[in-house]
Amino acid sequence: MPELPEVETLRLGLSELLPGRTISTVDFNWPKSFPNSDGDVQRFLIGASVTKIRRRAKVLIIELTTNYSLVIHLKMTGQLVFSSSGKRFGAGHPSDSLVGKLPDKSTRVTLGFKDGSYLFFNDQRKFGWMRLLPTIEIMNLDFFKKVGPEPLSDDFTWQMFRDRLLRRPNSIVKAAILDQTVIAGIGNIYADESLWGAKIHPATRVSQLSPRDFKTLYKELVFVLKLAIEKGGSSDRNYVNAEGKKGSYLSFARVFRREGQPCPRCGTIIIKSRVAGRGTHTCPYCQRIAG
DNA sequence: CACTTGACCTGTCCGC
DNA sequence: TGCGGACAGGTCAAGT
Repeated sequence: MPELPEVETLRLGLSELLPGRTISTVDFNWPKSFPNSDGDVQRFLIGASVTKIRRRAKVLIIELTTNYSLVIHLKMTGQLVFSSSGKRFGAGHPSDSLVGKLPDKSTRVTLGFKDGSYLFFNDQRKFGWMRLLPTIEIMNLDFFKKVGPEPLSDDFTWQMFRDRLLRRPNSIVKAAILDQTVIAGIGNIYADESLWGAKIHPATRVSQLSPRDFKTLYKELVFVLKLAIEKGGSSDRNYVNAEGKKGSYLSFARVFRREGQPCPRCGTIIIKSRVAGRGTHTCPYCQRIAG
């Protein structure tokens, strides 16, 4: 699921909801979702208050007053949903929200706060994880040492994008932009959407891209990521925001999940194939392999 | 080195 | 209806 725009939407939502709240209970409904969830972890969590929510790539970081942080990766089906009114308080919540229906059978971790509110970590497929680390150690994790630049940061330029891609000249471009060490936060949806926008076939070798291709793909990536954040992300199946509601990017999507429909640019029927081991959506007319 | 496959899991959808 | 297989937003490790 969650790619950069979904995790960023969650960060924005949780930033309005969590800071200042103090953890009072912790339930590990599925211990494997919280590696090393032993008694010590609970002791380190209870009594800690949330100070700030950060994001790096697709990882969310909830900073606590104790100089520890919760580090969370939602992988394919993870959800973080806040409820101000406790558990399963169905009445009074909008029907399009998960709040009020939680916890449920895919709830893996439940954090309770002193004021009676809760944060539920749900994850149908159990690939996601949450763990507690000293805040100063987070950036020493292998993942953070290797991860590439944030595509929406001010100092990320098209030349930087080109140079990082060119480190893998023999890779196909879709695999290269999905590689988190090349650039942070891109996943299958926004890879397909930006490649369509740049009129580049996903299986094109990086070495075959023109200077103009790099520049256009860079612009399209930044464009779709910003648009997706405005739309509250994409809810293909499971994704919901901190209030348990779906994002609306997919109603604006040009190719993703639109196989069999006309290309918005030329009218050719969008096809779905497999590229870089992933389901891939393209316009066979607009996106032809160069070289 | 780069690519593919399999693993980690549950659930849904499609064809027979 | 039931059953088997393919597939789903992500990352790892291992094999070719």
